[in-house]
Amino acid sequence: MPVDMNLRISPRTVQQETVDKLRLAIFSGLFQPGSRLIESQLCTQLGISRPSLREALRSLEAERLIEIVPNRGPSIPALSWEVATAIYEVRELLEVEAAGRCALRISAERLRELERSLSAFELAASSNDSLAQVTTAADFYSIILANCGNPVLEEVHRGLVARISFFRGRSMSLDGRAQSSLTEMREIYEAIAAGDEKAARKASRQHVLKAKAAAKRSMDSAT
Amino acid sequence: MPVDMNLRISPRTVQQETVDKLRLAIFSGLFQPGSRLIESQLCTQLGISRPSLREALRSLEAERLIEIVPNRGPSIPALSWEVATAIYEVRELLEVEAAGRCALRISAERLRELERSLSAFELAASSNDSLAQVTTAADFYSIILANCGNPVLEEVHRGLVARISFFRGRSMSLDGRAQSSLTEMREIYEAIAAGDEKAARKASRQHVLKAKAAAKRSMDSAT
DNA sequence: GTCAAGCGGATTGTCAGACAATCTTGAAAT
DNA sequence: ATTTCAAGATTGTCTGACAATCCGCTTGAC
Repeated sequence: MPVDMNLRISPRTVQQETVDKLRLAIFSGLFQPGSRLIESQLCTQLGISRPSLREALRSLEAERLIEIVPNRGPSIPALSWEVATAIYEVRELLEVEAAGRCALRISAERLRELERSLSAFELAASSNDSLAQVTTAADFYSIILANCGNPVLEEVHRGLVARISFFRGRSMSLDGRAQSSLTEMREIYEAIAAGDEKAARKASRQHVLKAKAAAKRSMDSAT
Repeated sequence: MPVDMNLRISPRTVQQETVDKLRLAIFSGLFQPGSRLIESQLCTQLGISRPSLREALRSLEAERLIEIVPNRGPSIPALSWEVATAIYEVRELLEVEAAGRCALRISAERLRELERSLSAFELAASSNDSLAQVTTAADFYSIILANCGNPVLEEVHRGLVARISFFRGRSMSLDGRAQSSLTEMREIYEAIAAGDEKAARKASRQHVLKAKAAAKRSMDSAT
């Protein structure tokens, strides 16, 4: 009997790889908000055909990472502060709930994982690598969302966070934001570790509110 | 000066129409859960080309209305009760929040609209037209979500409700469900009309919980 | 000089056809 | 009954094409 029974890696299609590449490109801010994406350019850059690219673009459109206007084609939407506020509000709703549930149900093993990710963020926070800060912080939330016992909550949250990725790099590099973020996240961790639902909810709410405020500051200070 | 200035209807593309048609077909239960969708068949039935169809399918995949497995193609996902529960829980979170906000901020004009939609549901509830019941009830929620002041909340909610459309027809035709639904909705309406946030939240939560219970009953009674 | 009309290039929307890779099904063999 | 294998069906992807639409620029009228 083969060793890798049932572990078959589902073959990665061109479209999936393309979606991942483009998503990453968008996250890393490679495209300016408002700028148009030219299909033929992307095709040659990615080395794929137009139908494949267009399928990938439709996926990204449904995720709201790009906009496609008929006869104008795809572009990076400019995120207004109004919409960003709306996203932060829903994110608060979801993340607070997830933290509360997590406090009640996380396993010891996963809790250690959460602790490790907090340490990773601590390390990143003391450096000046804002990319590392963003990714380690994202890992921390991911673990909480993955252990709240509701996969839909997790999925919706991931979609929302993706849409405000634009801000996260900027606000993390604000003066002292990484350090205060660390304090807030540690509070969340402590509450979850203690199995204190109410405290976890409170700390989580506080964290999202401060993240929102930081995002606003970073937006105002930018042009 | 032309009369219709600025009212330009953005041209509907084949892909948009296809997405709408397929979405409607899925809502109306035309496809059995678990059944596969054959691209070539759909192309001839819809009278479109395969690239256009595949773009539409990618959009629906991102909405989680269909699944696309590499080398197996698109199919209607079988909604497990586990996932359905998760959806109802998040829906509760969102809908309660929306009802509460709506109570605080809805305009008099929109309130009358809400009242009219309640009347429409009342009429449908006394009939046996379960399709009319579902659509009028959906209108009622839509108005609440559209007036909660958070477009993202509305958007996410719509996506979730779409995924459980499968249940809504079934549970509405349960014995007495339409009537008790009417009572619950009337309570929500009264609370919003009175501007009572707390009551609106409570009534809304009650309503979602009962809808979930009804869905579970309808699922158990089915095979 | 300013503004409108119109022209041309660029880009998208959509289609047709093709072919290899993969899955599924059913028959054959043990 | 179970396994093996081959034929058919289906998907993943590409190439090439063409009409419709949009955008910028020139041109011409006032």
